[in-house]
Amino acid sequence: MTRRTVRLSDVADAAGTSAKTVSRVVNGDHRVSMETRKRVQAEVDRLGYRVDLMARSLRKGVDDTVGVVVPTIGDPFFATMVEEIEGIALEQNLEVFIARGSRSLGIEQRVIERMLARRVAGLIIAPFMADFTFLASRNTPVVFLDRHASGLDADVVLVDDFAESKKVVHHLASYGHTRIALIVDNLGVETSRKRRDGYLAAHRELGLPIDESLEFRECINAEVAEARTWEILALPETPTAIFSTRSETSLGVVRAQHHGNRTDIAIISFGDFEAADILTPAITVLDHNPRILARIAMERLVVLMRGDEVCVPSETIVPLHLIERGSGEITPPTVAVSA
Amino acid sequence: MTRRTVRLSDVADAAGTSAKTVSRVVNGDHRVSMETRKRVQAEVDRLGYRVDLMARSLRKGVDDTVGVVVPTIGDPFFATMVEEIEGIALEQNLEVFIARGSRSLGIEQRVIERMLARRVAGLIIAPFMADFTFLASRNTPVVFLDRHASGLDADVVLVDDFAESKKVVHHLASYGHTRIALIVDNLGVETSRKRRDGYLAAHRELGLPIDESLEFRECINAEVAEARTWEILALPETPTAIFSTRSETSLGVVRAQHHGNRTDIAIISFGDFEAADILTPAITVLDHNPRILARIAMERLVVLMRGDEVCVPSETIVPLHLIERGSGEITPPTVAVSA
DNA sequence: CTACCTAAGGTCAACGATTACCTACCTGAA
DNA sequence: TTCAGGTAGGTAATCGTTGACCTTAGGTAG
Repeated sequence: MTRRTVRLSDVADAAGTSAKTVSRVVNGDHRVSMETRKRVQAEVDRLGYRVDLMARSLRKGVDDTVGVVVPTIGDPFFATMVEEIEGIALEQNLEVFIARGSRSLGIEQRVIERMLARRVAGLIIAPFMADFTFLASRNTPVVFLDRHASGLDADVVLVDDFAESKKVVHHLASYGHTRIALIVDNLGVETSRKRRDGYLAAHRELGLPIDESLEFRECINAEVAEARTWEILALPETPTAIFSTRSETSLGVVRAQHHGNRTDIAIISFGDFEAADILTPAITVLDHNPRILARIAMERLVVLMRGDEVCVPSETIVPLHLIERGSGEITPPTVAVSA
Repeated sequence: MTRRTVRLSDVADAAGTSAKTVSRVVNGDHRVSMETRKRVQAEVDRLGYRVDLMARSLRKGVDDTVGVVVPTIGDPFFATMVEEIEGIALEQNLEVFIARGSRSLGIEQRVIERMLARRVAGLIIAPFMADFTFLASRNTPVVFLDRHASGLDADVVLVDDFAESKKVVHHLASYGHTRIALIVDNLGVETSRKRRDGYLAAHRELGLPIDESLEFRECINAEVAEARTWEILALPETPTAIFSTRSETSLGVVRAQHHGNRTDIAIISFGDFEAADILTPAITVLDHNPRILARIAMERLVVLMRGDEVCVPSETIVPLHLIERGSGEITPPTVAVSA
């Protein structure tokens, strides 16, 4: 059973030719006559030969793999992203390495170093917190997804967190809201920081008072967001709307709203989530679609990996649409719609 | 910038020793004096040497990687599974390959063959439809997750789909339901088949009539399930309960129920999903937890990969709990609760 | 003083495929 | 007739690391 691996030279012996010729047949090189090709192919099939990709990659200096690093894999947003990347990778005959970057400090660098040690052909990184200076000396193509990365000037595909967040606040304000709570993750994360900046900027543009007690930071997951929302509901003067800056946290907010019977408070989520359209009221969201981002990033990476064109790092911004489903169009009590 | 890779021999030259000694230092072999070790380590750090994992794996014959094949990556159930696997893999210093198995016919075999060509140290497979006979001649450790696999006698970690499904129908029946619709995927998938078998068996045990028109097959995703549910709602004699055999399809069912204002129909989902607890009514689910399954599977795989014990393939069955949230405890109209 | 052992380190080949570079042979044009 | 050029195929070196095996110096027991 445990028969030794079939090597190129085994096939060559069987076919009465050289290893190089077999290699040519296997790789579709044209310098082989029809006759020889057939004979070799027959032996390949008979012996069940498969290239040893380790050997090939060692010789070639790169491995036909892409490394994907995301903050969390379980999060539907990133899971969908990974699925899309894997699909495109398969078409390109690339294997996909996956790693999570948000476990602990320094973990991103560690998992990326390991991928580099494997000579991945390219990297797609949805950065968490690391500084990527260490990548600068390497010449592995990198595309950043969803967020800018510090320390490395590379391609990046993302959305305009600042402008999109402003849009959300303007939307809520147009329905008469002036007290809007903010649910946001750690501000060390670029996306979180920019979304908060957008929230603040919109307030200034609209001349709305900024109440710092309505800003809830460190909402790192649905549980924390839920707990913060309970605090919000217990406030003497409840805000009339909530802006949740991530779909994961939105789930926590909505959970508290439902369990606390406070679905009268408006909510808009940065990022769609499953069931958002069937809740009562249905949730208004900014449609932050991971597939589109992933597709653009992979297409870019494939170009970089081919390396035939000299590329200047580019930044692609994907515009988002606000899907109005109801929860973002609730008017505050005793206030008429102003616009 | 693009400086050539630092090799073992480069470090050796710099430290005035042999490549083998450097290798010993890097790998923590004891046959090196403290003095030499320090000198070598200093050069390793100075030159920024990293092992070339391709070369090492070629030499060793196996690569420190596990291949993970799941039907879909984006599905939160499998995404969470992958996240758990990746976490354990990192602890064990293993890299994770990810691939989707449900794209098209034969794709599972293809992606697995590719992983084998990379000499993965082990495989975790949540099988879709393939026959795995082709794996029998290899001696790569394999653990199947969530479903049995045909053609290969290997370890498997799963739930008792048959018994758990019976439990669901018994639960609904105890609330007086006699017309229970079934939302099920393609019956070629083992889990789907068994869940349906459990549904039928429970009917027989309870002496309930089996109405084939209430069985909706080929519900491969939320969209199809939603469409089928609209059909259900349009039926002259509507069923009073729905058993959705996958969390993904449950979302579709619930969507139709909500949009069609028919949340009076009971529903139980095989598998929990986000927001299931905040819908109105909240959804009763069988808590099919992917992390537990993944953890057991990985622990098993690690043992197999170490290979120190001769192992007989084992089957681990994880019991599930029914989380009663309301939607499964609705009584049918004009029927009193019987138990 | 011999025989044997251990520690520290080195040599060489091999893992399997590919690249760079040859060798024949044949064709056709000058 | 000769030489350029293409076709079919082979040879040897190499990618970077490690396993099997060897060497040397010194220590220790008998």
